[in-house]
Amino acid sequence: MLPGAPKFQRRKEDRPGEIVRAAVVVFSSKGFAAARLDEIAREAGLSKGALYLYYETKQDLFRAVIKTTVSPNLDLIRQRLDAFPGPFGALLEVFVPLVVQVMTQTPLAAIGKMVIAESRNFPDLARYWHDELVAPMLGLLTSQIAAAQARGEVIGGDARSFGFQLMAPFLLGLLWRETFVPVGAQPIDLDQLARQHLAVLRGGLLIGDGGPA
Amino acid sequence: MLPGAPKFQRRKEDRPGEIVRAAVVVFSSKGFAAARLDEIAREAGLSKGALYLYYETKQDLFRAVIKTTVSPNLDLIRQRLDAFPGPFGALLEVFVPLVVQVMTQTPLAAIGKMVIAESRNFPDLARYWHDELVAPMLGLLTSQIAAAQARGEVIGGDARSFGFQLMAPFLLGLLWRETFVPVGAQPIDLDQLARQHLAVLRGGLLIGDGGPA
DNA sequence: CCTTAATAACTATCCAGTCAGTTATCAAGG
DNA sequence: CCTTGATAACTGACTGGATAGTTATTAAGG
Repeated sequence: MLPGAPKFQRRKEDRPGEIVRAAVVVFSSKGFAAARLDEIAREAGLSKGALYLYYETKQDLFRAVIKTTVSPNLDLIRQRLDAFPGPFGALLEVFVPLVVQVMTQTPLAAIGKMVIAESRNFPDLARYWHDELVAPMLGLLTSQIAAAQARGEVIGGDARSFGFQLMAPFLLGLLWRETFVPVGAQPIDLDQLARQHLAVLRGGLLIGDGGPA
Repeated sequence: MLPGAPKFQRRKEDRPGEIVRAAVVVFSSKGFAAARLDEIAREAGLSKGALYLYYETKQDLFRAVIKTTVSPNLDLIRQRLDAFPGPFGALLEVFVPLVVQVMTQTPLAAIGKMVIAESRNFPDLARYWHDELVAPMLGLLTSQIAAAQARGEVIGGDARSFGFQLMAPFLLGLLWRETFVPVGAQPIDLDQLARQHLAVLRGGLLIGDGGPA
């Protein structure tokens, strides 16, 4: 440090955002329990004590991380899905690549893995994740599927289960990447998985287009 | 305690099994990091110190838990899958219910969730789980699918990706049950999910039987 | 009695959260 | 402009609690 240089600067406005960004980095790479507040503070260029000026507890900070990670992505997907005009087959062609993009381009997957990992120790966080992200997404999907069934575009069966089936390969991809690839597993080509998933859905879920009569 | 009754008994032979059984219970309900050795010892009817006569560390004990949980189930599935005589469609009809059974009747799912959860903190355990259970299973599945493709029973595409697709809904079911149901989510009917999964696979993955020409 | 399974009290360590003190910043007065 | 005093953002050493792993001691059992 240069002599005369100030030891720190007061930047009350910028701190919360910087802290959350640092927390995303550390939480993503360590998980909630193993993330050290000292490390987050260092990453944010602050002392640990200063963290507590902006967030009351570690959980509180994690909640803020989830909020800033979830909201924009949820809004993006909801926007595209909510009042989709075309037939369900066309929606699939849009929706699947969109999910791939969110999974590969945003910290959502890493944070999601962590929520799953820490759900026993911190059920509040899992509940928040479920209520704010998973349940709304699934509801949206379910109602779109039910509508498509009513229009005769999708085979009969429980719409919610079909929603799960639709999402399942992406969840597996997430877990594979976050859990097994780091210990030496061969990576999954998520684009290819999505392409083949679409092919199977076209043939087995949709009616017409070469699927079941 | 009755006067004259011994304070403890020496049962060197039985202890390891009893300790592992107790560890399954506690690890399953708490996760690895949050499981207290004192609690496992109490559950096993021992003092904590005695644990260390049989297992060197907490991780060592967990490794033993994984071993005893994985091996019998892996053998069961391998037995049925390995040299299945019939066509791939028939194999699916056997394999899917078998997976459902293992998922609902054994501690494999709970332990698996934990391995996923703790993979960052204990990569050794994730590696063991991958090498001993996941990779062999996936390999078996992949080779069966590739053979079926060669026989013209399954549509073209990467066999490994199809293997992932096949397993994905079960993984999702596992995670849903272990992560979100405890915080209030509506449970999944795994039997129904499996039934619909089979229906979609019949239509979209298999060739013939109403699927694509 | 003598070996050793088992106990129970102990140590060593780690870290979330606290707090007393420090210093950047700025406004008002000289 | 250059103090100077008030404010509050910030620091960093500390505490309290938790628990994996150790060890001195006891007693089961042949």
